[in-house]
Amino acid sequence: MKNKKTTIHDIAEELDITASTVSRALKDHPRISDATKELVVKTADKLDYQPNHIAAALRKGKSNIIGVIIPMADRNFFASIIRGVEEVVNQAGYRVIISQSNDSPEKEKANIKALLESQVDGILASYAKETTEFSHYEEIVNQNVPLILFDRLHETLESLKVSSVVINDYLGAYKATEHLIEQGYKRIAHFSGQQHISIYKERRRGYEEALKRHNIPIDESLIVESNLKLEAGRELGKEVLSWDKLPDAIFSASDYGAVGAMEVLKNNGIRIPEDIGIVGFLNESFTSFVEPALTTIDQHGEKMGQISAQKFLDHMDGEKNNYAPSKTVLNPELIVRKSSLKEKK
Amino acid sequence: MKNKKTTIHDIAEELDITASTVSRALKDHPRISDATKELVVKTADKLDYQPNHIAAALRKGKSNIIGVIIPMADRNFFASIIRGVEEVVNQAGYRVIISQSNDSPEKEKANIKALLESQVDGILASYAKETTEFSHYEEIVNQNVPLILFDRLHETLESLKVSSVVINDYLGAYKATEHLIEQGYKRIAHFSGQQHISIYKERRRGYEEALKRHNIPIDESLIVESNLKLEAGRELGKEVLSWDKLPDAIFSASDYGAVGAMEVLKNNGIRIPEDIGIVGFLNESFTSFVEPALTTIDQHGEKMGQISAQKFLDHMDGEKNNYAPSKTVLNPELIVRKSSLKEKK
DNA sequence: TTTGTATGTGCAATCGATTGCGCAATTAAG
DNA sequence: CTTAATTGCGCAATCGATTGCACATACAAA
Repeated sequence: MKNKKTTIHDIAEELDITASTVSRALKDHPRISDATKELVVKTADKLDYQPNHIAAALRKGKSNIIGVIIPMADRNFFASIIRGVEEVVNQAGYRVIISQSNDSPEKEKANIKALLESQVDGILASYAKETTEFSHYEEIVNQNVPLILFDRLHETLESLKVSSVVINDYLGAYKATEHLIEQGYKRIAHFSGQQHISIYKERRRGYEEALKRHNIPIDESLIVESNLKLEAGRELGKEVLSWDKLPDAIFSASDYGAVGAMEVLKNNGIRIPEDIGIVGFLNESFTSFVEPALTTIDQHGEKMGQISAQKFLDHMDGEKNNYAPSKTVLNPELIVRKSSLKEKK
Repeated sequence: MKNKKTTIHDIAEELDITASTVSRALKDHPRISDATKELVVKTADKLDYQPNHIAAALRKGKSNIIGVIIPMADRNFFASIIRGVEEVVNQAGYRVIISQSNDSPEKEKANIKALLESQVDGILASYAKETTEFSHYEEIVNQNVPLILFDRLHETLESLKVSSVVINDYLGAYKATEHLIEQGYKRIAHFSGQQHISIYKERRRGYEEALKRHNIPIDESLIVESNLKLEAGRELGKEVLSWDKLPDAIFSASDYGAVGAMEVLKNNGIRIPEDIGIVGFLNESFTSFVEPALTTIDQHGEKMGQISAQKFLDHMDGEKNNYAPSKTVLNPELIVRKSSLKEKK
């Protein structure tokens, strides 16, 4: 019922030439006459020829596929990254394979293995939170497969000398905190994340530095650590309420934590931003809808994806000559909304 | 500097046997002695052997890769679907290539072509809104590549006799509307989407049917059509305010439209749910955060992805014997939140 | 001992496209 | 009218793994 797929050999036979010539004609090789090219193209069309990328990939040792490893796809930020990556690499003829680690080191390891076996031409990755041992990443580098890291970075990974794209978490936190200070808040609490993850460490550093610069003493009791999920935010909200003296502002290292706390605080009669100002981090889509709209830090996910992809392409171009890994640090953007506007104009 | 990758031939040479035997040993072929198998595995390990899927794919005519086409990755619902698909097919040894159409028929066409050329073993797709001509989908079927449609369906596509997974939009809308009626709302407006897209047509039908069943006359002037984006919702909010007589409830076929309108209404002193009750559709993550939290319809994206993936696997299994395409209709779930709770307990 | 059935491997073709090298034929240069 | 350069195309190997078929040895049944 289904006739076999047509190959360059079928075209060759039809025209009484060889497959080599067909192959060259289709690729517009200069040593093939225009007449032949035209004939080949026409016949290919007639026979519904469809190139088999797998065969080409095998022969050329290049699959034109790249792998992207993210913790999870249904998180706005990572989804935006995928979008950005796709836009750029598709243009250059690459396809994208997505793998999710779910923040599990085992899945991450398995994913990398599978991608490598699939002969991907490169891997863009954001490592799983729980990963502490990075030999599977070394393996990528050892196999000479371009590796680009985005969003999350780790000392061990940095020593791999690969390109990376991250945002300046320190600066984002600094901007956020400074904004609160400028709005007249003084007793600013900080919802922080696990300190072994650099982004959270950096955000905390930015927070502390902003306080220092403005001569506000750092009060350790105002800094609390959690996984920063929505539920954790609610817990923290309750915790804050139990404090002897309430803070007059909160800078949360994640929007979820901020929104969770906001909910609890509001339910307990605390007015935002009058009583307590709140700033989040991530610019999740919902932050503009919550009441009051949440001031936050935008990470430019799509752009991060685009730049990561571009670095990969540069790597491929520079292969022959030389390619020096580079680290790009994006500047996050403070998005001011109602939740932190104490001063009324 | 980089030693060539090791192949089964290298292993064969090392052990003075042939590549055939190595290949079989690695696949645990029954005709290979345990002794040899052990030797092969050990040597493979020693030489850091890594199978080349591309070579296997070429020979076997099976890439173990499937393509997923979605309108856009940075939409919560589609991201969830990807997550669900991945979970299921990874288990079965497949990888997933994502392509986004951005709702453009041209990109969709190009994506399908590229996926086919990549020799994917199957394609799961949600077609682009603007697509009106479906020959590229027919092409998939003609090439005997399993095609599973999810979320969006179209008459022409249904005639292709492929499997599909959709939600019962009619029922979702019916539930939403009935819920409003039960809450005591009587003058219920409907924010509808483009009627040539079946999901919007179905939602409207559900809305109308619920009214009928409850003996509420359908008032065409209460039904407005838009693209249902956030901005459109704001516009509609304004439009509603200009009506002679305000509705006492709104059922929006999309959360964005609902939230946009809610914002405008609130800003104009309208109380929700006291003055106007609102129900959305999609259960976007932000709906639980907005003030008041939005009652909406959940579409079970992850489950939809899982089922689609399972259908694909079934298709592959049934290939030899027989495979009958099936259509699964998921029942959406009404998530009741504050925005529609007129009755106070 | 003879015939028969497992058991363990090797041979060689194959999947489809690519590419270095070689050889004619055509054209340009001297 | 040679010699040299250019143009156009075919030959055959190659990428790495898979697999139908053949073949030899071993062991069992008769």
